[in-house]
Amino acid sequence: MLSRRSRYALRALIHLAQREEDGPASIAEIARLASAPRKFLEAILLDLKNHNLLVSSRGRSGGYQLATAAEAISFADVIRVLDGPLALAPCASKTAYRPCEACPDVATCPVHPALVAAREAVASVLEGWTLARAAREAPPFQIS
Amino acid sequence: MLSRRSRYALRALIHLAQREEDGPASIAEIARLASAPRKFLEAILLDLKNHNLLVSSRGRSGGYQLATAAEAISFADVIRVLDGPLALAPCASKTAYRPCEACPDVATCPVHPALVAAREAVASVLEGWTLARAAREAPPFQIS
DNA sequence: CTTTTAATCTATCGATCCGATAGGAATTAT
DNA sequence: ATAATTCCTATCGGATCGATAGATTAAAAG
Repeated sequence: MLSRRSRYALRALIHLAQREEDGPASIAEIARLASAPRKFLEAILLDLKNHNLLVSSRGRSGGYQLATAAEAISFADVIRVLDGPLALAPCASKTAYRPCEACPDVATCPVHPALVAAREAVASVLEGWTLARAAREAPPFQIS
Repeated sequence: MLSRRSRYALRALIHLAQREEDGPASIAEIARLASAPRKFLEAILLDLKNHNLLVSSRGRSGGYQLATAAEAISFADVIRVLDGPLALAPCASKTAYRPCEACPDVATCPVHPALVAAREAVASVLEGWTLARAAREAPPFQIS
């Protein structure tokens, strides 16, 4: 399951993608649009900034913007920052491979091949799904 | 990420699949083969039994056996019992659909379509991956 | 240079889940 | 009866999660 952090983040970033080139948006504004708790989203956005998905400017008329084109940011990028690897186990992760704790031997583990296949399946979807696409396909204004 | 419960369970079930028709195997034996903590695995196997993936017999020479043919039990079945739905969000689950908490409207949620696609991708792998297949492809004896 | 608006940082909180263990009760073959 | 086994309940420490509070720093506007 995706954490609430990731879901808030995705909603927030999609809104930012929809208003690309309109200048920075404040946390308060983003929180309203993404229907996320202000203070909680604050921490999430900061995290995304520290992982170079967002850029910020401080002070009056400051706020957050996408760090790169919305075409270049995938759902996988976002989820990896907030929830870690997509894989079902460390031994099946491409971006954060580790042998599983308490696994006698990865090479002969009868579970491993299935986990690798599952990872590839989900990664092929989420790495190809960009913020731009989601922004394009979503109704431009969420009344909420 | 998969819980340790699920990983232990899969390993255990695969071992049971490899010795189908050899009569019940005791928890102690299964724990040894799956390199899982005895008492912990006990609870897991019980859970699998209560969800009709295993059958048990008590008393001397009792133990656990697969409830059905190993061909008929998929990784998805096991994971759903122990870790819940495969989907990344309740709103994307086929077996346990719920609208996400705090989601204003599923119908217009810009995240939802990606989650559905991801669920389908991972389900198509794990629902097709049976214990029998894993047992067949794995080395028959794990020396551990 | 003061005020206002914003991001940033740190700390904390309760709830829940996770991995694991302990101990006894029930059941069955010998 | 006894030994071997599943079954049941309770508990534990630790981690994670969602969320909030409050103080600090930066920048723009007046």
